[in-house]
Amino acid sequence: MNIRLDELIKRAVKRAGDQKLIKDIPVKVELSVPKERSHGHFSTNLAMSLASAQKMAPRKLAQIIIDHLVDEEGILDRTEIAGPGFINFFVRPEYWRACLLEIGRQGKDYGRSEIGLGKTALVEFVSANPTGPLHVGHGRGAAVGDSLARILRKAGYQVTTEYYTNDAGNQIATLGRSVFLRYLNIVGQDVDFPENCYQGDYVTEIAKDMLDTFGGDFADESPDQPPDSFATIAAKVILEGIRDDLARFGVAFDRWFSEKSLYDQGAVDILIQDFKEKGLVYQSEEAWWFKSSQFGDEKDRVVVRANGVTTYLASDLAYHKDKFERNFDLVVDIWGADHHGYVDRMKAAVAALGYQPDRLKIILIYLVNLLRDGKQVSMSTRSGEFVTLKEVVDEVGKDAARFIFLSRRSDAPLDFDLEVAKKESSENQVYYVKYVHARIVSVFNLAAEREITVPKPEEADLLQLTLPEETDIIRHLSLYPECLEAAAINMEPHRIVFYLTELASIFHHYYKHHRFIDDGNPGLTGARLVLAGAVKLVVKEGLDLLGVEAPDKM
RNA sequence: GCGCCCGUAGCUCAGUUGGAUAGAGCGUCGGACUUCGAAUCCGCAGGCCGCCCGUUCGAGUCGGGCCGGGCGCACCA
Repeated sequence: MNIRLDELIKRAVKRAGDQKLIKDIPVKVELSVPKERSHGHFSTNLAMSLASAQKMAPRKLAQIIIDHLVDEEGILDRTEIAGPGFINFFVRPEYWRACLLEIGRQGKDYGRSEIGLGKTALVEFVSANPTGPLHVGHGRGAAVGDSLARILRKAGYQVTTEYYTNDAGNQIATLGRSVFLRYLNIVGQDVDFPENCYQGDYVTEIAKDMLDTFGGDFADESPDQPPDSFATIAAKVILEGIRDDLARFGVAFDRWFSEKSLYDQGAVDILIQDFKEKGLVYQSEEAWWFKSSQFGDEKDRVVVRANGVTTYLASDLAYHKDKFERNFDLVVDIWGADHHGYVDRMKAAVAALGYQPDRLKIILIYLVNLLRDGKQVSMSTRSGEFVTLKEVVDEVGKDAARFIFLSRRSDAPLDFDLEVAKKESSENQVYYVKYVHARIVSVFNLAAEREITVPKPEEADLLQLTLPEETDIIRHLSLYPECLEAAAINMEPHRIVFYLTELASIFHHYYKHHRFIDDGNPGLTGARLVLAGAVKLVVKEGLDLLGVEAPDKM
């Protein structure tokens, strides 16, 4: 929404260039919001950043730019050169009015951008093995992935979300064995339960289900030969549980992509054959190695083991080949940070497949430190002692969980205190933001009781909004589109969390000091209700991008 | 040992891609409800931005080197 101001500046630079006062080179105008009111509503460091290229003193350059500003729309009140060469802009009330009109005009589309217009994106996330329920760490990945998908959609991309199920390979076999051994235990066989099997209680639960289904049909089988059906059924049951947990968390996938299907359709074999023909793999010590080091990886990687069995990488290569063949302009993988050693080899794979590695964006999600009252909750997957996503969501609610998961950059560990997450106080920022929405709805309700209708923005006398607290709000609202763009480009949902928290802070401050409804002044009341409506819209839409509800009442 | 990530207020974290006097929340302390919701607001205190060099008009931000923490380094996934 600063577009007009930044266009104004660009045109001034162009004009000065035309007159040979400065070199005619394209510029990117960065507008910032000064911390100090005396530094104007907006500010740019353009003259300083251009100074060296233009071989001119920043302040002199700033003066030239100012001299060539043509403010046809009458937006500018005044400009000044400050400090080492900042240009500060003071805008007129008409500018703020235009901002509110724009928000009113665009409604829910306010903030939508065109950076992804005409492009498709695939966001793959969670993709936890169906060998046990999702834990909190998966929750963070789910929140980030889901929010990112929403953000990219807002940025114009046509987005598909996908969950890759590792329903083939060792871990599933181990799952089948784990369930089978528990089953044998229940039916009376005295068998050991090895450490490398899945220890969680859910395994025993599934074993009981198996008993219900099959009775004692397998009671006399050898523990070394788990029937295939144990693995398949167990994986299916667990996957259904995962799906339910995600649904409760507000996350739904467009597609569930099965690793097994890649094998069943021969995609893995075809890929390996293809790589053999292209000389991208070679045989050494009876195994087949992918020449990933030729594409930036630190060493080559095995795709077919000496025993003839393919590795996980082999199917992942086939999977990514499939992704790119589906012609996505942008392919986003969201992984747990413990897989970060895998990034180079996946990039190498994309390059080997003949695609630009840049089209694959890998986001690493660092671990979640679960706390209760500031003390760490011990977790260990192996021992089966872990807090599941479901338990967290049941305890603190979907919205608090999502908001907290998104409140920090992904590439750093996150502290998640269950007790804090439950508190409905300012310690817990999610309610601080939600409260804005509830408060505004409450104001609208009161207005309705008094038979005051919220005017359309173009029918309100918005020039009455002259308080600094009011222009602070509008200015922050005007920055929303930039925030969304930055969140989309950098793929950082946490930016929206901070944006909304800041908006909430500005709003609550205003709310405390001024009243929306002034019975003696319908014009001002109308203008303020329009302002409130704009805040309400942005809060609701912003929270929606996080997957958090904006309540009418709390 | 090598690679990736992170070191900013007592705690948890932002920092608009290199700009003005480094910000917010929590916590501590002190204030504000007869007016649209006090789940809120106002104020005080709190800093060698891990350390040292370098790059330039200018560095929390970029480069190099240390120190500290996390995570990886499989013919597991």
